[in-house]
Amino acid sequence: MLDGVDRQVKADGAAEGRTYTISELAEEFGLTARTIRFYEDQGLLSPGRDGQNRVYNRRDRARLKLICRGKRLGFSIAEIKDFIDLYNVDDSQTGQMRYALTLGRERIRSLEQQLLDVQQTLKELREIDQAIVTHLRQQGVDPDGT
Amino acid sequence: MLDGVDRQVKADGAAEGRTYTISELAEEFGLTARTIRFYEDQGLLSPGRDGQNRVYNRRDRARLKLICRGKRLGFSIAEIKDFIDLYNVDDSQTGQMRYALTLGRERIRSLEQQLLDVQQTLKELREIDQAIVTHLRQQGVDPDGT
DNA sequence: CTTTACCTTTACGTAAACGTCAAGCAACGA
DNA sequence: TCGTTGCTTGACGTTTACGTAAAGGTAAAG
Repeated sequence: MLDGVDRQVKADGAAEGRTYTISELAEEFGLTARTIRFYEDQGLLSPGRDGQNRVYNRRDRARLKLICRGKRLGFSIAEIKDFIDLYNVDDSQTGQMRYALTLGRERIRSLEQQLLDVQQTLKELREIDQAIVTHLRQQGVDPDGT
Repeated sequence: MLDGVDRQVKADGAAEGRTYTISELAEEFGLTARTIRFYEDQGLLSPGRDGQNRVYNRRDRARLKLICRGKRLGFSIAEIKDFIDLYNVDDSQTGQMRYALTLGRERIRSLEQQLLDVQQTLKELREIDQAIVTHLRQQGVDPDGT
């Protein structure tokens, strides 16, 4: 799991690399602390604790990154939860793996549709953009100026 | 606007091709009539009327199709409204056209990001799928059987 | 010791996007 | 004429995804 030399080992000897506070992650990902706690409530995160304070490690941070991407893709929190679980299938449980397989394939199909939608929409928007630029030029207006 | 011979011209002589009832469109796009009326409330549609009943033509239907695609892409109704307006820039209003230009370009940037997200996620999901398939095969299980 | 800066939990508020009645008009078949 | 079917307009309910206080713990700085 660990890649190369692991610096910044904390005094507790956990050897998990550097850690993050909730506001550091909030800042980094453009969220509020409230939002991150909410994701935890919903079972998307389970950071460690230092006393009563939450402590996030690299894995937590990677999860949060996945969550943000899921959000950008328009998935609900429940869907993102399922999604994250796909990354966490441990060996030795073939039953759950087969479930993950069908779930993942549904997700793949839906994303393939979304890919088509995005490409189609981008194509249309670029055509519109070109048409407007051309039209404005014909009017003697500089499309990109003030 | 009209492509080729236009059959099914209605008795009112509008020559707009065939029309649709609200429930026909609801059926076709997998929505409820309530939802379609809601979109109208929000200014996304403005169908004609036959007495008190709504009558949708081909343009209305095309708009609804755009709305559905926007929804699949995770856009809010307000965003979809702006988006549809991009398709409706009539000539002769350069001011609004320049606004449409910047708006459209923002939309393009956001969709380009989304394209990357989708591609990245698809890649990861396919890798996971392959890993699970391989693993199940090693266990002597047929991944696609029952 | 107090202020400042974060962190915490608990809990109520809210905007978006509809769902779900309720009550009623209009046309059509029996 | 009655009943059914489909459409209509309200109006209130619901879920999701947080926002926004309220009230308090803790640790370093002044």
